[in-house]
Amino acid sequence: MPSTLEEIAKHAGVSRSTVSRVMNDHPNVAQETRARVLSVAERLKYQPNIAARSLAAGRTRILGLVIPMGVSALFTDPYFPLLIQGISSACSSNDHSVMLWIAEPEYERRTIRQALQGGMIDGVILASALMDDPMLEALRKRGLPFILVGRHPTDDQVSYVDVDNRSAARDMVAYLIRLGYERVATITGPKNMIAGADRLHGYLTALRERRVAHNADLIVEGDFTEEGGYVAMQQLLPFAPDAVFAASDAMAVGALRALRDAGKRVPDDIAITGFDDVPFAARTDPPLTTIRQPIQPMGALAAETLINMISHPDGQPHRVLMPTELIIRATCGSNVRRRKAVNSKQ
Amino acid sequence: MPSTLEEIAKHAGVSRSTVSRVMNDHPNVAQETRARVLSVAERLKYQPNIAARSLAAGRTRILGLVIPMGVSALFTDPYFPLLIQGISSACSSNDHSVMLWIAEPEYERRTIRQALQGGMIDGVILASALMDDPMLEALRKRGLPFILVGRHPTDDQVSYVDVDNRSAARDMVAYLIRLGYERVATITGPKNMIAGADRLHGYLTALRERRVAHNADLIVEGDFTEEGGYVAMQQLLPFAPDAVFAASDAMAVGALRALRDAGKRVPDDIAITGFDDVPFAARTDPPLTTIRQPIQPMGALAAETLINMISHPDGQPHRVLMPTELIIRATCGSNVRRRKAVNSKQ
DNA sequence: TGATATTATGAGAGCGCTCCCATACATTAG
DNA sequence: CTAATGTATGGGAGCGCTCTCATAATATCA
Repeated sequence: MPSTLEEIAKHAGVSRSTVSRVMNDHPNVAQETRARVLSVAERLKYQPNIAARSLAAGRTRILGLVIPMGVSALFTDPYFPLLIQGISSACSSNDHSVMLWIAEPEYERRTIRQALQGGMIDGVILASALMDDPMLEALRKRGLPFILVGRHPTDDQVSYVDVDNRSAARDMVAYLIRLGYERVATITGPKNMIAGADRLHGYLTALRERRVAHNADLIVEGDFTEEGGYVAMQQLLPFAPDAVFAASDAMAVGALRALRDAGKRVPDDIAITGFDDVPFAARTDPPLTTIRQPIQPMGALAAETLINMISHPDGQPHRVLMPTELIIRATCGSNVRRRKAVNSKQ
Repeated sequence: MPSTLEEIAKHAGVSRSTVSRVMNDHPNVAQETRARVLSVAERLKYQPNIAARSLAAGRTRILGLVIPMGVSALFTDPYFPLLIQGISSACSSNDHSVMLWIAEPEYERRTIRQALQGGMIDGVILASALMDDPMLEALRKRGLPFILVGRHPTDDQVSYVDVDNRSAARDMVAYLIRLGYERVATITGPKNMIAGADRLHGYLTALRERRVAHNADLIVEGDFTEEGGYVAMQQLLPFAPDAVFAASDAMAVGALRALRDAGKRVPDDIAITGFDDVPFAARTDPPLTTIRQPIQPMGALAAETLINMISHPDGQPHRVLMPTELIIRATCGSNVRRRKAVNSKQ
């Protein structure tokens, strides 16, 4: 059933080499020959055998996508599906395929190694690697092109695509301060994840720029989950923040729930903001002010960059931070009026 | 860097054939020879070249996972991540890899075709295909082994793994009736998805078995999303159901929101149940009674079954329905007391 | 003990493709 | 007009592996 180059060649009255040239868009083929070959190929439904092509060319046109699954919390929101969609669609456009590994610790050893070493893959996209991921070192040793989704904090030789978490967080907190909030707290992500660290950094920068004294009581570590946000909000409550910047929507939702349980009204008593703009953020009660990140484009860019690195291995690291968008909904009003009301009560 | 069979052979003082036998666990190799070859392979960090192996053996040990992306609604909940995790881990255990395609209509044509035809793949897992997916026909024509996640309603020659949606829905509705609810409504999934149809079927079966008259006003079609659930609940409200079986947790959450907006209390005024047991279901207000499905095991089973079909192509379709679990939380109480209270008021 | 089966190994032919090189012919330059 | 350059094609080696077949060595049986 699956026809070969040789067959096409015979039917078209040319050599295998010529057919190969046609299939690979080489320049030196006569117009007429090319047309004839193409029509035969079409007729016989020719599809090049990938394995043979890979073996001969030393390139598979397959990208590996590795998702370390220590962070199963991330599977709660649509981050990975969107990222995968972006990667997948960019690959398709560039005539590549995606191979997927959910890197549970045990498998990391066997199958992935095998695939990487076995030349099954031309490059790797490493999604949300932990800062000290051993896979990084393995990849570098192997000399395989790779790119991170999520920047690497220390190693400036590694390529990555990330969202500009610092700026985004800074803008959000600056926005809260501009609204008149004076005790802006934050629920951070886990310390060992760079996104969490960067968002905290942005929070601190905003405070500094606005000359607001920074208060350790108003910073509580969360874990990006709803439950974590709930607990963190409870810890925050005694310190009477008037606004809370949660480093993820999931945590913001948890905070909202804690507030409801504590009988606080949002945004009248306290403002809440999130990060991510997951679909559900538009339907919380009240709808959540948050930051939208271009997850899908980021995935696409990662794939495109990697493909580019594979074809032009100049060794230069590619590093990109993508911009975010502040989505204003209903979880924070102007605080000025409220403060007046509070004052007049006294 | 990447060593070859030939090298190992030279170092071990045997022929390429013998090394190949050792690497593939063929029986007829002397103990001592095997040990020697293995130690050399280990020392030189030998990894077989996948492309070469595939070309020669005509098998790639790669499974394709195709996810049709018309149903982007499904990307909202963690269904696919879990499914992928199950598939990926089963593949790893069986020394296979997973290639992923998000089948947006345009790509379906190009890359996937290429991969399937190009022999890049030994078999395909087709996740939540629509009933009339053209890919089905293409796969069959190509003679490539494949398996569906989600049963096929009409074609009994195709292999699939699914959850027993009918039984699960029937059990849930029977449970509601047993609790004393008398006007049990349902918010269904979209008609063209078999899971939706099956859950409706289960609902109807339960009514019939309990000899409850079936009322068309109490059946509203949703689309598996939160928003759809909200709208459907609003449509249901005038017909005064005392319990609602939503065919997905997302829709149940939407229904909950509609109820809150309408000033109804759950479960005092009305009971709500969902389907899926997404993580968030445990943290709705009140926590949602729902049905848990073994998504990850289902993915794993699909992969294992497919691998089995590839090695033993007997042509027999494999069909499995996996059991679900009723998770009782707080969105439906006993209705007996409530009815008494209502009656005494009159 | 000779015939037969079993086990251990090597030789070699591909799998279907890419890519380098050789060739043939057409074009241009000196 | 000869030499150099460019264009279109074919030939063939070889990518690293699997697998059949041949061969040699050893074990089994009447």
